[in-house]
Amino acid sequence: MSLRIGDVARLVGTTPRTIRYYEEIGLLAEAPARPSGQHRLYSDAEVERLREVMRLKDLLGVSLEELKTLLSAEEARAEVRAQLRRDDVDAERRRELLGEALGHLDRQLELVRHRAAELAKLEHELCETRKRAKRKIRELEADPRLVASSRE
Amino acid sequence: MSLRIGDVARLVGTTPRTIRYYEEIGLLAEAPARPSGQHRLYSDAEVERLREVMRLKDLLGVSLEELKTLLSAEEARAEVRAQLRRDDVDAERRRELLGEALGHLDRQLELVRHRAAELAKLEHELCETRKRAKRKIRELEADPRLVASSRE
DNA sequence: TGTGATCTTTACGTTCACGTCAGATTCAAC
DNA sequence: GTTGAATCTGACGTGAACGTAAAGATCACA
Repeated sequence: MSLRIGDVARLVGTTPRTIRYYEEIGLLAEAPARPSGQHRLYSDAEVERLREVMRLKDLLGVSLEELKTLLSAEEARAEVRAQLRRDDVDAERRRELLGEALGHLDRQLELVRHRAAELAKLEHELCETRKRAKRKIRELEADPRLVASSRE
Repeated sequence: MSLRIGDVARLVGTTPRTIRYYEEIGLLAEAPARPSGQHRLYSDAEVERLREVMRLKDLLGVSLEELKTLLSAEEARAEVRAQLRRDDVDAERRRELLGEALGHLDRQLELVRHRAAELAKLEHELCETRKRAKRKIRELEADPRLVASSRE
């Protein structure tokens, strides 16, 4: 149920130092009740959060600072969930929070879609280049003397 | 026809320092005939090469060192083109060069495809989350008292 | 032939994202 | 309650990818 920092690091493929660093810069929340000196303990949810952080860092190629603001979408949604469990918040406030979360989501989506499109373009180009290379090899194997006839 | 380093930097959206740095680490070829002290001059092809470098760096998220080895595919192909223009190279050597280039291309393609797939997955997840958020907002606007009935 | 803008090399500085070390502390297990 | 492994805090170190400053040289143009 509760893992220590070394186990978490092994689980997600990183180091304790990195986890502490992420906490230091506010990318991971620090447990509010932990007295200085005591060992950190992590729930499964926190491990998942870390996995998500590392995944986004890798896929989006943004700085940890940008990533922090991007991930505020999740904080907003967490707050929404928390507020939905209480009855004393008005609908106006709820709409506000949801709208905010939606905005963050849209920013993430835009970033992801743009990169996905660029990558698709690159993949296409690479495939074309590859095709040409393969064709040339086939020509070579069919008849070495025909090589000069196909210009790139 | 020939641009200076400042113009090139403006064209591709970087700085002269970065261009010199890329040359320094061997990511961009240095003109062999330039005496020390004379200004660097760039052809359109070299500008394109720089654009490609920056594009791959951004999209693949690899270090400049990895990028250098990845880009050796282009060098290999350049060498093939050069050798194809001469007649004194045997078919064996040509096949060798083409095969090498093909290997590099395959490595690039694998990298690109993997990242593209990951990004697609992420995009899908974000879309789902977004849908849920929108639905909840619609519910709120239809009837604020129904809010608690839809759990995330 | 000047002259100002741009470029040259050299070298040290900076930011990010951690690595590494030290010395003390905590924890799990015996 | 002791011991050994893991963790804690704090601090300094490091590599990658450039930024920046200095002092002089080169280039485009009048």
